[in-house]
Amino acid sequence: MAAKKDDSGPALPPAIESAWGLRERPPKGPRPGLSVPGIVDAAVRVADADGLAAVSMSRVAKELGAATMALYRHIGSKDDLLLLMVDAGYGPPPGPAAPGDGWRAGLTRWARAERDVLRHRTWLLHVPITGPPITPQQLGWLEDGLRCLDDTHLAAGEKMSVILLVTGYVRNEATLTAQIAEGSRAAGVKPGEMMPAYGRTVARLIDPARFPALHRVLTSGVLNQDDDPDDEFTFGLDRILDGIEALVDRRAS
Amino acid sequence: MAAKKDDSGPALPPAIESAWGLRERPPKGPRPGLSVPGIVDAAVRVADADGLAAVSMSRVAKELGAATMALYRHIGSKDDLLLLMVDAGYGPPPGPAAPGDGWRAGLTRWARAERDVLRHRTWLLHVPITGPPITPQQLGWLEDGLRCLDDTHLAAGEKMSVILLVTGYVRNEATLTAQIAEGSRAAGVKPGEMMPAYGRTVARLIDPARFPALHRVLTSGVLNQDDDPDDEFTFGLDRILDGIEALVDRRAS
DNA sequence: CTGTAATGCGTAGACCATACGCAGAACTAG
DNA sequence: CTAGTTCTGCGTATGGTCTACGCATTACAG
Repeated sequence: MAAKKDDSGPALPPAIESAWGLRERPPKGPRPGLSVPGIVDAAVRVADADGLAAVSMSRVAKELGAATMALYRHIGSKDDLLLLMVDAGYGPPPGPAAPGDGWRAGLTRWARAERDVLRHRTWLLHVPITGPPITPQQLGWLEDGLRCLDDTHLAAGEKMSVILLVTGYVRNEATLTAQIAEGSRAAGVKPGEMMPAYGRTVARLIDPARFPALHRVLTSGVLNQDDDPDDEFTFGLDRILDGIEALVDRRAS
Repeated sequence: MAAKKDDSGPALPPAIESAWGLRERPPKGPRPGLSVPGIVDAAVRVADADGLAAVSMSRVAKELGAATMALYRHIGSKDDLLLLMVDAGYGPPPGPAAPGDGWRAGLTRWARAERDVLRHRTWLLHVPITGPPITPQQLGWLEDGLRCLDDTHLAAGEKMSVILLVTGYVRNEATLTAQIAEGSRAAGVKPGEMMPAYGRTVARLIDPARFPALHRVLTSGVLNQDDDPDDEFTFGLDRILDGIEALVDRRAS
């Protein structure tokens, strides 16, 4: 009701406010033994160790030596906790590229940085995204990506679309490779044996007359050779950057 | 144990077998009142009506006038049901493109077809994907995509990567637009007012000195004009296809 | 010292998936 | 026609989830 230091417009969710450090604790009552960053850290620790499915309110509370319901004094809901976990899980953005590098080298570095994070924190891919980025680190990553395009003559909307395109690709690629790794672990197969086994299964299921193109790909044996996942990543990224480069060149005139 | 008509290799999951119609019912016992396709249809109906979160075993059973546990006679687990729901939800693939059309027109048509499906069945985006495509319709979509590249001189692995690239983009784009629509509905805002409100929120949070590139984009007002989501989709798709075209041309020599 | 406000936590409710076992139905063998 | 077999459908029960609500305790302000 009262006008504070910040004429807050349309009621920011409490979880976002705490992420930006905008919450002032009233100087009353007992000092809180738990803190929002502490809870988020504990949740991230659980996810790192046992995956996102292991992150329950009771498990996080146990990690902190607290009772389950104690957490709800600090965060509004589990969804809020997940939002903050994503922010903390991504960590700080990779920072701006060297001034001499062009936009392409910069975006490549940026994309690889995100891929590296997602490779070590595959649970980030399993968090259901509920909206556009709004937490500090997320916007920091966005900022660093946009900066790579500073020297181009793309329109503002085009820059945004390009960043969305690249980050979408990175997430997608990371999801696929994580699935392969997870599937091979679940099936007890060596990682290199996963795709060949998949190819054999599909080959047994499909009728070559009804799936001729797929059958050709399978018999070509591409799935049998286990190529470096890094090459796969680079291939797709280069295709996307080629497409962006065509646009950048057109706008350069 | 016994060698049947099909020397099945590494034990196909039962859910996959029923999707391919490989399950023969023993001619004993009472005729089943429930069937796997019937259960899947009911689950899809629930998801269409009330979203994926409403799909619980009891809700699906209620839809069929059956008891909850009756479902488990036909499907092994809820995950199996989800797998079959995805297959049914995608529906038949769009079919091969006209022979005269080039690969680019074909892939565009293919991508738009997937986007149309995902627009009407946003719950498909919320099903956690657990592995590479292995159900009939899914492989049908893959087949149709690969056929678009028949006339190119890409290597088999490259064709596969290209298809993965495009379908990944479509899913990503559909996820983002669905989030905006869902968010505006949840917040009670008009769909056209969603992105401007988001822009205002971010502008209030960030410090222009620390987020200069982001601040420039926000003040440019790109978020205020509500552009056709179709244009956004086409923009990204054209960038990707431009990148692929560069590769196709290089391989054509 | 007293009042007040915020914290931590216990209880309990409403869901969820699913393991297990039993009654009965439908078909086959004699 | 009868008996046996086998599969279906369902009821019960277990252990898990998130979270609404209320109570006792603590620590600061006056």
